[in-house]
Amino acid sequence: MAATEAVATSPYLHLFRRYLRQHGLPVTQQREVVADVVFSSSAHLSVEEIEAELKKRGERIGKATIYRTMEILVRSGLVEDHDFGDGFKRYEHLFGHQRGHQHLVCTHCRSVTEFRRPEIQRIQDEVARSYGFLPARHRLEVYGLCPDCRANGVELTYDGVACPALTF
Amino acid sequence: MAATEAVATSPYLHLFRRYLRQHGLPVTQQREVVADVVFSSSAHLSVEEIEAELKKRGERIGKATIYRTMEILVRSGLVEDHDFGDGFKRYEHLFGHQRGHQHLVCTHCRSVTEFRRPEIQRIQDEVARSYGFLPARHRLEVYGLCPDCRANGVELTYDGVACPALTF
DNA sequence: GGCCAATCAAGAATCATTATCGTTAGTGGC
DNA sequence: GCCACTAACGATAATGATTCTTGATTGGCC
Repeated sequence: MAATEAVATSPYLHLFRRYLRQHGLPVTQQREVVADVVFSSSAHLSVEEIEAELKKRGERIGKATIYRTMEILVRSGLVEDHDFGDGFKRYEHLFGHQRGHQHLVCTHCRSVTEFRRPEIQRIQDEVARSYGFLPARHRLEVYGLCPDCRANGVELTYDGVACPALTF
Repeated sequence: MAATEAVATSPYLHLFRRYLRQHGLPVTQQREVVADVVFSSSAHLSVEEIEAELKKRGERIGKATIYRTMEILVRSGLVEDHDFGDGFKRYEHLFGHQRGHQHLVCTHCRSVTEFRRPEIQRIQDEVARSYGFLPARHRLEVYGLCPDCRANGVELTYDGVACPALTF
């Protein structure tokens, strides 16, 4: 194994290492490599995509280890998981992203775009207060068609009941 | 089978029947009963809960049929599905609920409360326009502790990195 | 009332995710 | 820096939600 393998690529890895140490968890090579893959991408990665990237790097890491590492990363607060309705989770690290950003999801090509509207935080707090909730976090997703798909002539279809009488 | 079984309980069932007919889909007893269970509840039901309610009514309907019927109901626009992070979907009919309502989810007891903030719709439209998206729908969930759990002394815990230096 | 296509129930199959288990590798103490 | 201990690793089996397959059944239409 090439002595000091170039594993420490991401400048954020040390935060993860510190988290592991402070929680009495071993800092293993596998955890570092998986975290580095996630920290090095600005996409919303699925476990399958993480696995593919690891393979591309020549790493042979079991899928269970990827899942276990993602669990720790999410718990650490360095990474967030999302379910955009694909049937599996996607992960994104929170560096270089603003706290409290939200997502636009294209229902056709499944691309994800981020946006930020600071008033959402205020709305969360107001709503929570009026219901006696103690808010921890929120999640706003807007589904629709991205500019590319629109340009390609894709259209939104609605197949449901047309019921103008009911204003639900 | 008691001749004209009391299946037509829900006043909304006829909309579903019409949807089925207009789309050339047979109106089967199973579909009616499943739809009636969903229309008769104001909760956010899981497939398992629907199955239990059917059993309570003495109906013996296969789980696959429930899934297929829910798929049609969602496509019809009469029912919405949600993933509140339980690992399975929940369904709610849209009658008696305002269009565009959102959810408060208790992370401890998993209860769900609805709220409505009309400005979310406006935010969706503004954000979509500024990104060239064609918006179809959105989803806002606020996670936290409900009043009951708070009263019972449950507390929010954060186990992640404490990193005041980084303003992400 | 009867034909035909579509649905049904039951269970097998699938897909993402989690648990198991024997092996391997960090860690903390010396 | 070496050792023993504990926890993580990889491979694979298991799980749980959902979907597919099959032969039997039923709604829709004439």
